[in-house]
Amino acid sequence: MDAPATKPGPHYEALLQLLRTSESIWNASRVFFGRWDLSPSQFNILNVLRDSPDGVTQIELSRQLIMHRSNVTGMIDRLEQRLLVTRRDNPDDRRAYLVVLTPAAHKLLAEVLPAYHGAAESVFAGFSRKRSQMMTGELAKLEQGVARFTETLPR
Amino acid sequence: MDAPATKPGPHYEALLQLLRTSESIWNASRVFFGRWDLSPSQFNILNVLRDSPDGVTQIELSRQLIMHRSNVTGMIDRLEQRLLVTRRDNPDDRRAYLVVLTPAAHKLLAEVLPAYHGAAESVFAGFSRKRSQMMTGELAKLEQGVARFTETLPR
DNA sequence: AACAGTTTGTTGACATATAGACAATCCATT
DNA sequence: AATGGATTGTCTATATGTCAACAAACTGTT
Repeated sequence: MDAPATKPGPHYEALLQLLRTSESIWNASRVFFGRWDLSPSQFNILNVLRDSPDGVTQIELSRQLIMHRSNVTGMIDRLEQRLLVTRRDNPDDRRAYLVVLTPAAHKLLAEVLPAYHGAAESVFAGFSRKRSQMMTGELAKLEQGVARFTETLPR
Repeated sequence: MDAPATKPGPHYEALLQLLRTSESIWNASRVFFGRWDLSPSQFNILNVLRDSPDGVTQIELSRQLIMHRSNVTGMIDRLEQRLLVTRRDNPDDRRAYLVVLTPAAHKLLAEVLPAYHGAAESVFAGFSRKRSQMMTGELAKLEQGVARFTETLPR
């Protein structure tokens, strides 16, 4: 018997395809960043810090990277051990640090970033700039849809 | 002087937006599946097993869900403890198990799946069916681009 | 100033993920 | 049948992620 339960439909298909695609990107990026002994998550942190020479608090990092506070602690611990970031005291708030990149990290990023941008170009071979812009817009709209849906979720 | 390094460009933007969107979907799904005390990864496993009444080997699961063998071991361990799956001996290969859903899992999925499909519809509110289909196509093409790129990666 | 409520970072417990090493088993060729 | 190479699942070590609880520090109100 095995009843058909429900018909998925094209929206559902798109959702699954999106998750599949992003996972394959993530996996590819793990291999890619491995050349510099970086994980994708580590790169993301460095990439955010790069735009903020004055430093960023850990809670702000957790917001921008959509991860829990407690995860940032460990990530920064390991990056600090590798001398890629420094925890600087925050004169305005003695609870919080200001995390900044070390010169070594700047040097590393100067090497990694162009390669990353180049990789993005290569992956999008066959897509026009306009098509990519369209896609960005659709995905942003979808993200809003997700946020709206999340609101409706109990608690 | 903080050189501009490289220009990101619309392809790079689209890549980042894709990762952001999929992460927000994943996080929303964690809350969503939490209603049934399931993690998204656990649901994915049950969902694959649902289509295979004869059972699936763990290596096959790892291939379909794009995760390492060793991760499947623990996932199945916990699902087995919760009486949602069973490791059945494989008469054709004494190395491998055939993992099958328990009746309890079938019952659970009968409840979860329609809700999940409904959630997908809700998230895609404002997207026409055709637009979703277009998106699926674009994402699939992008996934191929990623696969092509992965080939070029050293080791 | 004192209080209550919030925020920040850390910790501990745990789930999820990879990689490498290992034993058991399978498979192909001889 | 025997051998050698590949495959399957497990184990250990480690990274990444969540959540709840906690101390320290901040905030606003009185």
